[in-house]
Amino acid sequence: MTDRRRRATVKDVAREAGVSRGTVSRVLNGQPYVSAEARSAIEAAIAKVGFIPNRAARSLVMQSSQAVGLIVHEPHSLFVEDPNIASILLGANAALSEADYQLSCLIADTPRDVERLARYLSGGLIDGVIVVSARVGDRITAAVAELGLPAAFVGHPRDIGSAGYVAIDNRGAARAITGRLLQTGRRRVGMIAAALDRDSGADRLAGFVDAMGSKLDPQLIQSVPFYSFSHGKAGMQELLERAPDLDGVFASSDAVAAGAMEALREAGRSVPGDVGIVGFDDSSWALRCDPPLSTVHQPADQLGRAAAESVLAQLRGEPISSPVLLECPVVWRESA
Amino acid sequence: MTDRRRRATVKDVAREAGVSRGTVSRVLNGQPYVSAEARSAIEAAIAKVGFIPNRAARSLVMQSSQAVGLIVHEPHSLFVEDPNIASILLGANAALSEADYQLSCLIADTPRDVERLARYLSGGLIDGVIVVSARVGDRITAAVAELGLPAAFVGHPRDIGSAGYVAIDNRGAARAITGRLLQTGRRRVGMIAAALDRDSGADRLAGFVDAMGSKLDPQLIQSVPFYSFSHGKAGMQELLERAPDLDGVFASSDAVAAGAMEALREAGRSVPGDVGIVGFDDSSWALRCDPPLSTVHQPADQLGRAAAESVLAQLRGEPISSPVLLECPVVWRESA
DNA sequence: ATGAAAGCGCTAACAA
DNA sequence: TTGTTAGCGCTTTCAT
Repeated sequence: MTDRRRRATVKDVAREAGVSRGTVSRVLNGQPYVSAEARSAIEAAIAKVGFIPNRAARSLVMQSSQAVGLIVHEPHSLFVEDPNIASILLGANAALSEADYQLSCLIADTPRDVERLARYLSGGLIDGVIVVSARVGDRITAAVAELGLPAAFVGHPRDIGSAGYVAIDNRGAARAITGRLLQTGRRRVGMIAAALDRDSGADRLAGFVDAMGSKLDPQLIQSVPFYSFSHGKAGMQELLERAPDLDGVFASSDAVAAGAMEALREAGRSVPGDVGIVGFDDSSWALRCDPPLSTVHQPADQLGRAAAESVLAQLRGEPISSPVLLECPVVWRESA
Repeated sequence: MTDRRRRATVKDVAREAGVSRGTVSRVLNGQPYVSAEARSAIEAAIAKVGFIPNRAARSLVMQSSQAVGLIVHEPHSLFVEDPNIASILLGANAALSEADYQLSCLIADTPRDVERLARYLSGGLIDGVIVVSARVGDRITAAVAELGLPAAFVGHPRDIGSAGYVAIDNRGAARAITGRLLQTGRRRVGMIAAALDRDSGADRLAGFVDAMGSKLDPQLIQSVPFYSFSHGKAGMQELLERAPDLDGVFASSDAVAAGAMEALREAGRSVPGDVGIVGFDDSSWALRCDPPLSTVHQPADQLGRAAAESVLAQLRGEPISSPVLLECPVVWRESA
């Protein structure tokens, strides 16, 4: 324990102001029935003794902490690379801040983290949670459900039960951008599908299939495990080998698209001359590609905001709102 | 308040196990002097009633919460773009996790956030803090100091008082990479210096000046406000206008370097043929540049880890350790 | 409008 | 080894 000098308590304030602790508490919480004199005496006393309310004590009695957790459950590397997470965080923070809630971002990196986190969540120091990128069978998801903690998920794994979630319309957006790619006159269009174990990955593939309709050639779908540059590159190489006549590609993320463009360049194909390529995310990769990437814009901060608002509503006792599906506009640039 | 069913307390466990609350508390905290029978009865009871300790209550009596905050006080956009922050976070989390502390990442985006945060920190729900990218005159810094919270800063603004800090050796690294650039035979070497109001920015400039020695031409130093692509581009354009004969550039971050390379390309200069360029950070920008950027690698996760260890040591009652300065190796690639 | 007192769930000092 | 008891700092009836 550090040798911090003892902090003033309501008791000190009460003594200093010559009133009871109950009255002090009343002014602290902005409750009515406090005389003007008492109020000003107390305010003066608070300033004088440097009183700062102890939140642990308040949480204990109120059974609430005015804090909401945002759990990021990503494999190490993705967290570092994924620019959407920071935007989600910022969006959630903005909404919570307006409601005077504190956002606490909690990260689950190792199994040990997950266990500690599960205990932490049950400890009453967090009133609700936003869960980013949960996966099926997630221990955190189970803990949240078991605790009955107000929660909102960003993305929608299948087993989150009745919890609220907000997501982007991955399928619709994939359909839209594939459709536009087709309209540029491409005849042999393939897809590098990543992360099929995640709802986002599976839905993007579904949207692609929707858009291709009867023109779909399953040979032109290459699946890779993660949304990454290197998997994109490898996926493209596979695809080129199988279908040298391919003239269009939908990459399931910008990073994947960037990798694919590298493979294309190495194979001597020009973009968008020989092959048109589109991505997904509108992340910083998109503008750094050469030529700049046509892609789907993700309103990541809106996702964070919507998730926070869902939690806030539950905290107010409102029923869990129906899922929010956010639109993602297609951003047309030069890669297709 | 949500209609969560009442949670079991130590009292319920005690009743179920036929012992007193004191004994329950002892097994909860792994203390000695508990009979084997009592222990197993209690463990069974805990499982049976589904007891989960209330951390607010525990924090209240222990005056500690086993949680450490990591405060990110960055302007909005930088947080999204800066890959180092995520690495710092992960490094800090790893160290804290080993000591069974919960990391809570708190973000300060608006003045309102800052105020709420200052209150939150004083509330006793956080035992110590790691502060990332504090700036001079920072309200958060003042609050931390005033509270006497165990703290460690990442970076070293001038006014953090006696608090511990960990930082990279910006000056030494800047000197080293400028030196290597000079060794490639460049004669007219300039610098795009960013964020001179931050210690990192100022120190990188100082290192450049060190390395240039008498060859320094102040005309070849262009200062820009932020570490960003667009400022890098603008800075390079300025520089080219003032010194068309320039053949080497030290950009104070990879993002700045990427912007500078774009300006160079537009001006028809080849890299590294006409001008050699080096950056700083070894962020994802570096590999995406064409050609890949020679730069300085920042051990961001180590920074996080060291900061966490400093806080942990203070929590154990050890005196504040002397500042930690981490070495940054130069990564030599193809841009110079 | 205010004070007294009970109690949130837990730990720790003291008895036994 | 264990039970009892007194708080931790705050809010909230219930009287007054």
